[in-house]
Order: sequence, then structure tokens, then C-alpha cells
Amino acid sequence: MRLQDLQETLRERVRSAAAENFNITLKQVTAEVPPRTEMGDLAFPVAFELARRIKQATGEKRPPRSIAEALKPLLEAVEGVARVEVAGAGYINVFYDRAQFLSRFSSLVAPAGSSGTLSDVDVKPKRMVEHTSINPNKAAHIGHVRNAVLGDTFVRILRAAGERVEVQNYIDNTGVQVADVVVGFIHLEGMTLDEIKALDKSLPKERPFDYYCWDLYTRVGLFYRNDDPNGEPDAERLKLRAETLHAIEEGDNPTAELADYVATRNVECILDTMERLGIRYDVLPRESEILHLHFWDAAFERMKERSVIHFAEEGKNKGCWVMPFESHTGTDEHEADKIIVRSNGTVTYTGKDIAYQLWKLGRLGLDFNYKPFRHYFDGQTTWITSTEHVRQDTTELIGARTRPRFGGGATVYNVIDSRQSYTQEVVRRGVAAVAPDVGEEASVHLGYEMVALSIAACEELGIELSEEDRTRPFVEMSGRKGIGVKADDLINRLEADALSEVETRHPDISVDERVAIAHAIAVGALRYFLLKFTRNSVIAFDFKEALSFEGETGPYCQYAAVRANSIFRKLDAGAQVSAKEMIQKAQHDRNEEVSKVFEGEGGDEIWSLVTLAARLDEAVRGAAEGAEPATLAKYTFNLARAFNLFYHRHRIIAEENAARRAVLVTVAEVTRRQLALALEALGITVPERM
RNA sequence: GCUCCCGUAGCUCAGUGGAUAGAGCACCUGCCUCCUAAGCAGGGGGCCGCAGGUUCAAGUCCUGCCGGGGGCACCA
Repeated sequence: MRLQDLQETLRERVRSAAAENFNITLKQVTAEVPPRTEMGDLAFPVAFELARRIKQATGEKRPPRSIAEALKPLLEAVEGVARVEVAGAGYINVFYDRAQFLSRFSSLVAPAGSSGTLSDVDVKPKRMVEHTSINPNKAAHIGHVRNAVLGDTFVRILRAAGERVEVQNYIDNTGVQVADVVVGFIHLEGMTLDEIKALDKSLPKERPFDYYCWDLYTRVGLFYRNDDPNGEPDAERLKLRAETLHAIEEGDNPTAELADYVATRNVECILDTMERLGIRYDVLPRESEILHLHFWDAAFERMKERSVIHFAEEGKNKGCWVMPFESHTGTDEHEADKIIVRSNGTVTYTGKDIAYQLWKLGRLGLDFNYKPFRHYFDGQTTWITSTEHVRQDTTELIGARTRPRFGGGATVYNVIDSRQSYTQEVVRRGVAAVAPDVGEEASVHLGYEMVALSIAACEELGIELSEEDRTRPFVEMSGRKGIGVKADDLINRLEADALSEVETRHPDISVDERVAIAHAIAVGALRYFLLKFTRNSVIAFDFKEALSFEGETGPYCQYAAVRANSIFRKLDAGAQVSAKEMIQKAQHDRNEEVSKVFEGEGGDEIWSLVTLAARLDEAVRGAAEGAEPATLAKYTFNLARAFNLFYHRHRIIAEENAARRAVLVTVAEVTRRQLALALEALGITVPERM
């Protein structure tokens, strides 16, 4: 029996009772968890609504309490319900049979995260999640990490909810940002491709290629502005960017070859960074293929056929293909229509994105070619798109690895920061206009607010702030100005802090093990820090908060799980087996001794941990439906908190009363299981010890 | 001008229309002979920005206003 099954049964009973007793059809039966365990396990405020509707229908004024009293015996008859109380002005509070519930709950093997059989997953509609999508021209910063952690966690949550998911990381390898770094290499450094390769090889491990590009990109930004950071861009110098960009888009020339090396190396560096955080991808679709495999041409034809866009004969956008956008009223300054094809015939990013999105949904009629990009040590492969026609058979083995069939999803989730919500809306509408049968619902913009820097963080980084900046709540990061916290720097710092802590706690263990534990803690801290904020909250990054291992943090949650595991390392096998037997039997034969453990104030406290642990499924489902990983993070923290309290109050192994020990052991067992599953869905691992 | 988001404890943030609004940090007081103190317990702290409205019930929904941030490029 799962918690939600019992809830559903009770809901149904309320619904049918309302129909039979009062002739009222309830569309939705609201159920809630009472504020305190003593008040019950599930509450129905339904009597208030029924009182109003009875009055509407018959004119009879019936107090909610009396309605609740009438429903009480019907709910009490439900299997698994111990008793029902009417409380307050008319709440119906249901109390479960605690011993029986624990017995059934603990016997479930894998309540959450069981993704069914492989064939079952195969036929399910595919959810496409695009995240990370960092311009491959510099190292990742914490803003990018928020994107990647949000996306990766959402993927894990969907999978825990039994969904089939494909993960994409879009590579804009032919864009302006790559062009800028290429301008830097060619015109500032005067380097050839071979010289760049030699430089790359010579760079120290702690300051790799993406770090070099980070600095170079900043220098290019200054170069465009004649070395004045606040100056206007120099039109002559910007011509270099335009020429370079054009050559890169064109392809098949030395500049494009150089750009390809730069972009590919940055992608590799970024994937290394993400691997440190446990983040991987199924496929890396590149913009160069969208161009060279003529994805845009196909999308363009469809958009013209469906009259989604039209050619502007006159006005401000004369000579462009535009998509009307009536929800934004135009002004002199801001045009209402969105330009898709420029007057020079080139396509905008939005246009390319519509083509890409159509491919994601299987509505373009074209596919990429693919080749393996990276094989991970554990056998996973990340694929990248390719222009060349590598053998395409989906069942074909390449290096003993089968290539999955990419694209053709039922729903697309784009993890992109909220600053691009306007563009995302254009894409969503464009796609829906071309493919009305999938509609706008198939495209979901999983938006989130940016990560900015707190004033304290800027000071720590030695960033000069103007008087005006200091009065603001935060300072926006800027890749162009080089203002930001690089992901690897932060992870290094977290690992170093965690390592020194592990060293003082466990001087006896091997260096390798200490490093591994420190790594797990660092990742736990960073991921949790980025997940505890809801998506539409701006994170003003602060070192003190991000580097904390205490309080509401990842390590706090990990620590609770480690403690739970340590109980079972030390508990002898016999005690574990006898506990299991005793609790299992209580499912059918009422055991007074076991039931007694759940009585009184102490019993409520133990029971509240059981019900909280049992709500993991609900938390996972809620996070998946609301596309809000923060709710699962909060749930996990609360479960860890409840377990720490439980752990502190009870001597589990030393407990002498057999029934009581059986309950405590079982509660610890179900909690550690649920906690581990919750952490796994957050991408946080549980070390052996901490 | 139009549009989206935010405003809740000193600070940073949670809070599906339901009961006495929560957590972490900071501050104060206790608790390591114990399954590890990255922990636990207790304490002070709140016109939920303001004003109306809807509802049996509003921090939550609607309208207006005030304050802060983002977006509205032939950039991505």
C-alpha cells in the first residue's frame, strides 16, 4: 500500500458520500496534511464547501460540523484507517493505522524512482530537456552552473517519476561569442591554428584552455572599445567580428577550422566541469549542422506555407521576413513584429531556434548525422551532431556502443534564463503555428532568474564598483567584462574546504578516500545551494552562503544519510532479520506491542517521520509537474532534519524492548532508503562516512 | 510606452485558497563516556509593501498604487 493509494481511496469515498448523502457532485476533493501529527494524517475541509452548496441547492442551513460528523463513519470504514475526528469548525481528520502502514510501506522494494522495465520506458512519450547550452568560447561560471544543475536535476526528477528523457546540450559553435574569441586569437595574438594547438598543450592543468579563452574574451571586449571598458564599440574593429562570423558560418575555410578547434576544445572543458558535478548529456546538437544540413531552409518553407511569417514590403523592417507578435504593442523604439530573416537574407537566432525546436518535436522532416563525442569510463556515450554522413543505422554498433534515436520528443523543456522569455515565446508560437497538432503546450520554457553577485562577493573578487553599483541589491555577471565566478574555481574551493574538514575528522583513512569524500561533499553543497532557491528568485551569489556545510545545505542532508547508513553497518544481521519479521507480521496480525510504540507523544514523533518519508513519491511528482526542483530540495532537507531529530532521541541499536527496536530499525531503514532516493534525484551522492 | 518577475523575521529565502505563517543564517542559553556535535534542544524576534475586492476561508486569487529587478536589437 502506498500513501497515495490510501489518499485516493479516501478521496473517492468523500466524493461518493457527497453524491449519495447530499446529492452534490464534487469536482475536486481537496485533501491536505494537517499542520501537526496529533491532528491526523489527512484532512478534508470538504464540509465547508458542502455546507455552502447544500444551502444553495435546498436553502437548508446545515453547520459544517454536522456534515463532517455524517461523513465520519464512512471514512472510518476504509481499510487502513484507525479513526476519524471532526475538528475545528468542521475539518475531517483521518488517522491511519500506524503499525499496519509501516508494515506495508517498509515491504515495498522501490517506491520511488522505479522506472519500470526497459520496454515499458521505450514506448513512453519522450521528454526532451535542453540545458547548459553555454557558448563554447570560455569557461563556465556559476550562472551557467545554475542552468546545468537545474536542468540535470529536472532530468533526474522526471526519470524518478518514471518518464523517458533525452538530454541535450546545444552548442552554438558558429555564433558571435565564438567569433569574438577567434578575433582575439587571430588579430590580438596573431596565432595560427597550429600555434593555438601548441599553446593549448602547454597550458597548466589548473588553468586550461577555457580559462585562457575567458581572459582573451575579456581582452577582445576591450579591444572593440579601444581599451576603454565604458567606451563605445569601434565600428572599424567590429568589422573584424562580422568578417570572422561570416567566415565561420560559411565553413570550409581556415578561419572556420580554427573556430571549430576553439569551440570544440571549450566544449570539452565545459563537459569536464559538468562531469565533476555529475552532469552528462545524451547528445550535443551544434548550430553548424543546423546551418549546413539546411534545417533552416526546411523550417523557412514550412513557415511560409503556413503564413507564419511574411515579407515586410515597407516600414522599419523593410526587406525582412517577420513574425507578427501582437501581445507586445509596438512603439517607435520597439517594433511589435519579430524579425526572423534579416534584409541581407541571413537568419536570426530565433529562426534557427524554431528549426531546432521543430526537430526536437520530430516535425522538421530532417535529421542530423551523429558521431560519438565522449565515452565515459562507465560506458555511457555522449554523441555530437556531424555534417558528414557517418553510417546512420540506428542499431549499428560504433565501438560496441549502440546509437539511440535522437529527437522526435513529445514535450520539449528548454532550460534558459528568464531574460530570454520573449524569444522563447516567439519560438513556442512559431513552432505551434507550423505544427498546430503539437501546439504550444509541447514547448515549455523552463525559465529561471539569473545568478548575480552580492556586493560582498564583488569585494572579495576585487571587482571595482561604482557608487551606483554599491546601492544596488546585486551586480550582474558579465562574460564580456570578465566579471563572474568560474565554476571550476568554486568547486576547487569547496573541495579544498571539505578536504581539510575530512582530514581533521578522519586522519586514519587513505588520501584517495578523503579526496573522494571531499568531492562528494563539495558537489552536494554546490548543487543544494543552487537548488534551494525557487526558479524565479534571483540568486545574489555570496561566498559565505555557498561555501557553508551547515544548516540548510547539501552536506547536512548527506550527513543524515551517512548516519542512517552507519546504523546498519553496526547493527547485527540477526537483529535486522527479527525486526523485519516482526514488522511484516503486523501487516495482518495486529501486534499490540508494535502498536503501542506509536502511542503517545513519543509515538507521534516516530510516526511523523514515517509519514514524511512516505511522501517522497508525492514530492517527486510535485517537482516534476511544477517543474520546480526546489520543492524536492526542501523536502529532502526536511526529511534529513526529521531523521536527525529521530536519531538524536533514540538509541536504536541499544534499544532493549524487541517491539520498540523493531519499529525504530524499520523506521530508520525506510528513511534512509527514501533519503538516498531523494538525494539521488538531486544529483547528490551519499559518501561512506563524513 | 508595453511586458514579465520579485516585495514574508535583522539578513537570505520557503510557503498546492484551508487550522496557531515556517526554515537557514546571525544573536543568546544548554547538550559530546553515546548508532560521528557537518548534530540536537530552548529563547527573542512578523501591519506577509500599501489600499480595495472575490470567498465559508486570502501571505496565496482579482484590481489599483508604491518600491526593486529583467525584457521589448536586422545580438545570442
